[in-house]
Amino acid sequence: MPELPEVETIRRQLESLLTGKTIHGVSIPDPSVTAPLPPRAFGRRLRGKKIKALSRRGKYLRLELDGGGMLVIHLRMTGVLTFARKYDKISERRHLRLVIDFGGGGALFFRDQRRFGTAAILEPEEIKPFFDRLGLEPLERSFSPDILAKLLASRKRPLKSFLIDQSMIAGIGNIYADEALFRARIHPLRPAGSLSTAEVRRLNRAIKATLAEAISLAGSSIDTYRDARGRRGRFQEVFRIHRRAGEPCPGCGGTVRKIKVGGRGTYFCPACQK
DNA sequence: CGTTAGCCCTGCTGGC
DNA sequence: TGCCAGCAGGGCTAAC
Repeated sequence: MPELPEVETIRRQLESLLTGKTIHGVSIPDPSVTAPLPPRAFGRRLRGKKIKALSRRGKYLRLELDGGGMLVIHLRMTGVLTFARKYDKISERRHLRLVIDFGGGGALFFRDQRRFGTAAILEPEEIKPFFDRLGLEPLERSFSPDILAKLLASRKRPLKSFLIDQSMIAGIGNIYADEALFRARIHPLRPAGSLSTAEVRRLNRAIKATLAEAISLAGSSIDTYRDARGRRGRFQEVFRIHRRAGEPCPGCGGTVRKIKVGGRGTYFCPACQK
């Protein structure tokens, strides 16, 4: 499931490939990806636009266009975004939803098995309101223990639910919430507002360290995730806790447990996480 | 306002 | 071996 580390990996890989290129053509095999905008209108608004820069906000990949608009892509559960220089090198048409063609400069292919992924075009005035709904960027310096403490204060919901709420912190999903909580040695069911100052500091550091390590390993490929070159990530090879139910905890040797929190499968060590 | 349940969707898994 | 209900979950909306 593409979360912040996966989207950031793709952003870094695509940056040099797409920046400065002009969109030549748009093909939309599955109109649900651009809905509610009809495919024709979507293509018309993109053709001729130049990619000025690639940025990321939470789990959104943002292609900044000349003229001030923006193409915003969200991969949701099973979205895969790859770049190929030669159109015909892509023989895999399975689950293909959207192709953005840069003429002789290659093409961007958006595939999505479960069809939750989206691509939207934002006008300049729509950009700020759209992203203002999102919470803090966890890898920015401004994401400090103090800021996190203020955000957690007086909230009663389970920490796990808090961490995956995109309006609080943007970019953390199910995998990295579990891994960060294990690293911080805090139980996923603890009420968000119940953490001590020391625990908030640990959680802050754990979030940053977990995300940074995952980016350094090109993200996690459990099932469908691939980077922009079509390669698997490697962070799943060093999962400490996620998807390890029944296995020994890497910290104490006890047994990793799985519970449901807010409808999400949640993995933790009852001995290490208090 | 804070929080949660249900929905979207398709492919895989597990039980019989 | 074959079948199919159930599960997976990010983000949105409705509802409490």
